Amino acid sequence: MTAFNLLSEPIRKYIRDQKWESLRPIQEAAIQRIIATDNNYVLISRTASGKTEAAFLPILSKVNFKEQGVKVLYISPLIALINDQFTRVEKLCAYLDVPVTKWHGEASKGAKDRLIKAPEGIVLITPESLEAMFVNKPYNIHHLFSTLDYVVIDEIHSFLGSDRGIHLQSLLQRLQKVNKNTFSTVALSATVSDEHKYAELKDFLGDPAKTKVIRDIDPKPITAVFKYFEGSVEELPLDLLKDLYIRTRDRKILVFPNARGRVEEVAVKLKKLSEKVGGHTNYFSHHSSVDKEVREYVEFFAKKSTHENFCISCTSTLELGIDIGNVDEVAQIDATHSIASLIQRVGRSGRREGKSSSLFLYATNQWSLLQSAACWLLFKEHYIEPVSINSKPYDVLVHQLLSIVKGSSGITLSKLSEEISGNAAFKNITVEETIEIIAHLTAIDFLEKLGQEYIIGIEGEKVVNTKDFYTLFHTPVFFRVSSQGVKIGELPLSPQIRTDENIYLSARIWKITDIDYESKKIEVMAAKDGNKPRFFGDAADIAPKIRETMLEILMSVEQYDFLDEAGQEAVRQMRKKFSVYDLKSHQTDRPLFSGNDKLTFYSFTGSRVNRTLSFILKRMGIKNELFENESEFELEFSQKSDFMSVFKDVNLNNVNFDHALAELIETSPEVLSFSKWGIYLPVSFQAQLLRHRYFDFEGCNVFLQNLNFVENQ
DNA sequence: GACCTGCTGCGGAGTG
Repeated sequence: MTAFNLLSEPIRKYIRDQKWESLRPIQEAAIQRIIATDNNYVLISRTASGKTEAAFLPILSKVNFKEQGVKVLYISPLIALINDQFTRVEKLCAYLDVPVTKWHGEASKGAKDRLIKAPEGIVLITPESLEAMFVNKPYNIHHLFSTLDYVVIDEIHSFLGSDRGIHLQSLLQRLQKVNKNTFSTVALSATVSDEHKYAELKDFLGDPAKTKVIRDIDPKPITAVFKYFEGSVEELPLDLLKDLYIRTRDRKILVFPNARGRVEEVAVKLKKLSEKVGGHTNYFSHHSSVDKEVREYVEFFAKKSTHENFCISCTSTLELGIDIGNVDEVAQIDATHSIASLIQRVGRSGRREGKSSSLFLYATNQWSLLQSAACWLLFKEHYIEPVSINSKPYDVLVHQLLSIVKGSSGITLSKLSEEISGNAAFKNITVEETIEIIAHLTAIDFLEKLGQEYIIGIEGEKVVNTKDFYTLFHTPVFFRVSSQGVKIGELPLSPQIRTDENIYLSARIWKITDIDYESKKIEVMAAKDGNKPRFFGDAADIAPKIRETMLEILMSVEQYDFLDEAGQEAVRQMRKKFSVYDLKSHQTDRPLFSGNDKLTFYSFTGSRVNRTLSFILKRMGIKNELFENESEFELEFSQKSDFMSVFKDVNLNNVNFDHALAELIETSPEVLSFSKWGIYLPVSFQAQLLRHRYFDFEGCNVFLQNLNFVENQ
């Protein structure tokens, strides 16, 4: 039987009314399987290939909504995505008379109250709203979500390998526990590495044996053009902006300049160029520090512009599936930090069926060009970096312990540790470890033992009862920027923020007229000229494979026709620089340059291995400075022989890690800043957290074992 | 130089 005939009549009517000529391959496959089995499924296919329908058409055909209670729970990483999907799912559900309810921090309270009065249909929710319900209204979890047939997780790759993902995994396990029957899960994803046969994905859904992957790898025609304009970190080269302007003049285009300050620089300067020659003025910026309403307007403008051109300069805020309609082209300024990110960005253009995507890759320095070219080559090989899973998420455990205790009105130690040991998100954490952490939380008054039961302690109340409790991630404090009551965005307090200073924000130029340190507000007025704003952040980690490919490019003699003349020349220069080494293998051989009074070592490996290596070298008394963008170590040795005699003892077995890590935490506690909840752990567990999340000792060990220094000739 | 993500409950004012 064809997939279409397996669907219920109302759903078939919906499809006929949409005038779809056929079902997409991923939909065909998903319908056949979801209707016939109770397996969990992960649907992998590119953006705008009908994944949402691939999940909902069969689920809506199969589920009996006449029964009491909510039957389908859809979980999304973004509010904006919930709002988009709500419109689509509601239209579909109108054919079945099934109600759909949005449940997130900005959703209507009235609609939530109506659902509580009559729990039914489909609910769209964020992990944090689900967490809030577990903590504050645990009875509502039972009341609303104990009759689930299906859980749908959108954009699951955005959760994979992150603390937020482990959090969600834990919530799903807790949700399953209150359900009368086992619910099935359907997860949707655009980009996931298959290096470990999707083991991380299958684990995530809790039941690997019952979890199947359906993948549609329909390669999309895509052309790339590289353009090299050497420039400074401070400002983009004018020639680059002029070249980019020509791209934006008569197209709908997204530009990804990697950093918020640069996003503003691009938007403001392109708009100025356009104004000068009388071009369109639809230049926008879109990133986390642009006011939410302004961002929504930009998304709305892009979606409704069928004939009007526009240019949105943006960060990863426009990487995920928010519907902004069709875009003709994507421009990337300097290298992406991952292939996964490149795939998402490329997927933003030519979304219309049969239309090919175009990609413009600009680079402003040689190393960035090299990284960009490596990402492009790997992209063409369909490579995606594997996600790194934290097998010992002690910090998420702290958070979930507090959540469980708060959600119960007193819980015994055995019941509490049983909740954790039965939760697959914490399967690699032993009962003894859990009990030790509970004891520590009690010692620091986060928990309190009352008779046989644990409740939230005095210090614990302070964190559990704030709205900041529901997330696993930190949020920095920013000053809100507005002009005469109109909200524009927000900025971090930096030396740059002074009265009379002129800055870019939301693609416009402003003069700061007043700063209110008390209420954290900045008042501005329109101005004619200024500077890009400064934000502070961490650079994302680069995968070892990207760095290896960069070395492979340097060792090769191939002429890449995707590079422009300046790019060809830049690659020639870099190859010349590295031609003094007789490199034979990009996997093991690494250049060691001895010149003046220092040695330079190019490791060409991932950020976490570099970080670990730098740490180990320092522990063993080898002073070094790491330049991550070049994957380069400067070593304080003038003679290679001196260095080698010390280096031969560099071995992971020669370092007492527990001691070294504890000392690191004591001397520089800021290394733990990546973990919001890790600060409440005993020091020995914090050391473990560093070991598994911040460093990569296993990877570094393999790197050292294979390492073959090659000296310049 | 360096990404992103989300948010309860309650009180009080304003609106239909």
